[in-house]
Amino acid sequence: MTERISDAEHAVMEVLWKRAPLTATEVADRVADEKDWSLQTVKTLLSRLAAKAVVGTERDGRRFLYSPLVERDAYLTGVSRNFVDRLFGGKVMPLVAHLAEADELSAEDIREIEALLRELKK
Amino acid sequence: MTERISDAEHAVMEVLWKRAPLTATEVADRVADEKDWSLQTVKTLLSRLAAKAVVGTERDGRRFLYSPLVERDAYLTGVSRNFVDRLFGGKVMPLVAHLAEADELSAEDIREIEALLRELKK
DNA sequence: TCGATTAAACTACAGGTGTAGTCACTGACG
DNA sequence: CGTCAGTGACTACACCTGTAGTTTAATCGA
Repeated sequence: MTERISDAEHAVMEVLWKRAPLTATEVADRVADEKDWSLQTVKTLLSRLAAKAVVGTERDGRRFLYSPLVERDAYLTGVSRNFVDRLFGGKVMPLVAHLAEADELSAEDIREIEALLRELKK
Repeated sequence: MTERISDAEHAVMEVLWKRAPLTATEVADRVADEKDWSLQTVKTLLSRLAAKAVVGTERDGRRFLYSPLVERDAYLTGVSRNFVDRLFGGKVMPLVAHLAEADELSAEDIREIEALLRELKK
């Protein structure tokens, strides 16, 4: 029962997944590359994530250090699963077929995926 | 700029994509297989979809007949694109890799996808 | 020691979402 | 003709989200 992470929260998580622990200010600085948010906004998002126990806090003097409690991999698996379930009846093939048909797959993409699948069969 | 369709709205759309036009009551009946919603809830969702011009209405005496104005395919392409962009940096390979690693792909799935890719290269 | 800085905590607020309830109208039925 | 069942319109309402502003408490530098 993974807690729901909103889009804005996700941007914060990406930062923490890259490097942790970080203070709120550090997170805000790094998030600033992507999003034009105020420090307060980032702090609010961190609090919400902490409330949901998606990030953990550790006191460091008068500040907090934030770290992810959920692994990126586990999170991605959860949302991917959910996505494929809801939109493609749980089957990955229709998703790939769909992207292919919509010309969203380059020849390069196709080669990469084939190589990956060959690996998997070993 | 496809209008945003929420989860609940999506369930209604699936019904209409399967068969249309339908009256609100017919939609509610079919949705009931999946979701335990009251007729009013379904009507609200239909109204919201109509307000967003995602479904069209056609008067039929004192009722409306609802039909999708957005094609399922176009919608799926949009959300898939968005999903892959946000979570996998726009590359499909990492998504497939991820599902594979998480053991979400059966040998059968892999065979199917390979066959599909072979087709695509022709 | 005292003011300036900085951090977290608390508060705000509009728009979207899930999930209905209620109202008013209209056509059908007895 | 009066009543009722079905229909769309309008209203409700709590919770989530995006995006902060304000308050308070601690700390650091002069």
